[in-house]
Amino acid sequence: MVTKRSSSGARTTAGRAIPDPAVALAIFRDLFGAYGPRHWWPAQSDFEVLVGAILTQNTAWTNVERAIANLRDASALDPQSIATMPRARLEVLIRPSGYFRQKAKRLQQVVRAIYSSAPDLQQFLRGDTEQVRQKLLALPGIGPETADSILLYAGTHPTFVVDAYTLRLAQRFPLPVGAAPGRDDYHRAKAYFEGAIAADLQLYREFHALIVELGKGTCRPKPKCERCPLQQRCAQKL
DNA sequence: CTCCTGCTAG
DNA sequence: CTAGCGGGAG
Repeated sequence: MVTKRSSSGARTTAGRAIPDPAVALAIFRDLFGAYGPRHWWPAQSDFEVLVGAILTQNTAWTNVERAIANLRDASALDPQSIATMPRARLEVLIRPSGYFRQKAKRLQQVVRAIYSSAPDLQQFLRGDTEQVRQKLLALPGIGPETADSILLYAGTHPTFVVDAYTLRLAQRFPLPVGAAPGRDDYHRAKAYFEGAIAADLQLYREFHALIVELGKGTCRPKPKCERCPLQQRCAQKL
């Protein structure tokens, strides 16, 4: 049996090459040990996950919370209200989440499309993961990350979510997902993690949440390596 | 000033 | 490929 050695594979002190997939698992263990279970996604319903997934695009979560609180306070955090309320009113309610004109329009389009083709969100999300993913990607304003977030947290599809934090982590480590930022980085990173870690709903949910925790406070654009739980393993080590 | 759990139109 | 979207926090 031949052991393949990757150029980016880490090594033990004995000099044996660690297969790249093992790195992903080690990252998970270290993050889980440091941060514990995150219990993501913070939402009270699958519909709230859907709304949050759209509102949080390139937006800090604290701002999304304000927008969702506004919707809840207005008793408008439901498909019927979102779909039928005047566009201008929705814009006012979700304004704190930014991009409010785009997001108000897309939110209504998405909710109308989903609930006109299915009786509820769970029905819409039922079926083969890849096929449901394509249905989501066909909706306006829903790209790869948003689609995967909805599949994983609103649905029960064990699909790996890649976000800006994941790509930053992958580049700093480095993981074999493509050196420079590029167009299909998303799919390469997704394929790497899904190949490294057997599909498991709770594990995938936790992993993404842990990466977000790392990315928000520690693995930032200007990294704070001194407080990073992965610093022994990472190539960055500033 | 930069950054935030992106996506789309041009 | 880039520009545009946008308010809130540090």
